[in-house]
Amino acid sequence: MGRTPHGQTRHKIFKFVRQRLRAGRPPTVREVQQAFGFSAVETARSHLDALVEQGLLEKESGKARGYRLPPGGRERPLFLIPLLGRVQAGALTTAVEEIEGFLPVDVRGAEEDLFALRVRGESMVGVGILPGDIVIVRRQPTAASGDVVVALVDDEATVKTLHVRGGAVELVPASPHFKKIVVEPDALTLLGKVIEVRRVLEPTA
Amino acid sequence: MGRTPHGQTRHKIFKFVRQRLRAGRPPTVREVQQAFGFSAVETARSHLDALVEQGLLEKESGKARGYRLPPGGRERPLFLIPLLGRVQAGALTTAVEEIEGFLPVDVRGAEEDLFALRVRGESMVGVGILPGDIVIVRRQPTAASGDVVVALVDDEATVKTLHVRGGAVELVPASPHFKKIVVEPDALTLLGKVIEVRRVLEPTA
DNA sequence: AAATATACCAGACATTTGTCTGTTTTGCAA
DNA sequence: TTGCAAAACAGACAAATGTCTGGTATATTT
Repeated sequence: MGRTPHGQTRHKIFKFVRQRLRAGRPPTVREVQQAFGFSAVETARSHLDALVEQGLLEKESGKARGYRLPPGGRERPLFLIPLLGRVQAGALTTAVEEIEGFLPVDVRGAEEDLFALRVRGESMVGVGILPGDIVIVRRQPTAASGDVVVALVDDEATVKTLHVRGGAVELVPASPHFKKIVVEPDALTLLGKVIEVRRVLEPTA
Repeated sequence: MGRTPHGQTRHKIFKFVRQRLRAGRPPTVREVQQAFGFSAVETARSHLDALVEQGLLEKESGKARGYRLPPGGRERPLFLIPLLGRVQAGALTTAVEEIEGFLPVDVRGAEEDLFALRVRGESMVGVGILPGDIVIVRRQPTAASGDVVVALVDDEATVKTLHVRGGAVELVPASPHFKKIVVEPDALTLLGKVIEVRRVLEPTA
């Protein structure tokens, strides 16, 4: 077969392998061979080897599908957590609620402890949490004073700042149009702590 | 060795394999064997087979590292976009700027067109964009009136709302303590449009 | 308690996969 | 034009990997 100018095929191979790696489907050397129509496995292998020499790929020698992208923030574990449409009273289980979709979130703690909700009111605009924002919540039964939390009030999930005052617990809004809610600690149903807020200004295509 | 109750090990194996698959590192049967301390490869293989029967995994028979997650929304393409620490005047290229890290973002348009910046001032608190927030920006040389944009002003990146008035362009703050900036359209260096805002209330562990 | 189903073990073997050696051909620089 | 480097070919072999058969032990159900 004809020869390509120096480096051209290699660059194409890099893009092919990168795409496969990002898709979570590491290729074998023979799959690279076939993808590019080479007669010899060794052609593919030597290109891959050169990419390793160039530092564009790393490899686990002798292991099947052993090439990978170098660590550099381009390959990292992620959680996909559910965006819940509606939270019912009672124990939170993702099997029960209505799942609108999933959000990619950096790994932290246990995936099953994370969920997301849409903010529905204006009670927290004072701290930059607007209606329509998405809050990412970690399930926990308690939280610290000052934490932004999601709690159940009248069977409705609400986002507020938690204040612990003496024997009582307050769910404090960040807007003058809303009143704080005082709850007995053992009557409080705390769904979790807000760990991230996201606002999408332009929907995904 | 002792036996676990029915389904318990299998569930753990599913979680292990899923985590590996999401990390783009499909395991071999022997890697599953080792991870769980089985003496026999067949133990791992039969659990994996059962997971396939249950529809929790799929597999390419006879292929190394052939197990994969079923298509179904739990596996989705994502972009990892750079969080830039500082933007210099001149053409934006990620090779030049200081990259602080990467953010996972749902696929939209071309990955190279997306970047993230930290908000540094309080000029946009009126619309819920606080200092320390991260804005995700799509590079574009123009934007519509009303869009939240990132522009270069005095060689400094700034987040403002774009207003187009007659022959002039205004960068409008959302706080009474800041003045709007009027720019000639051809003197405006628009870096892009803000498409998402994120606030991390609790850092990743 | 007995029967059944499931978890786990052991070993062997076929196939896939990586890798090496040796060679030819073509692009590029001197 | 010549020499060198890189692209590509060919073949063989070792090791990794998947898979199958046969078996024991424990959890669960009847």
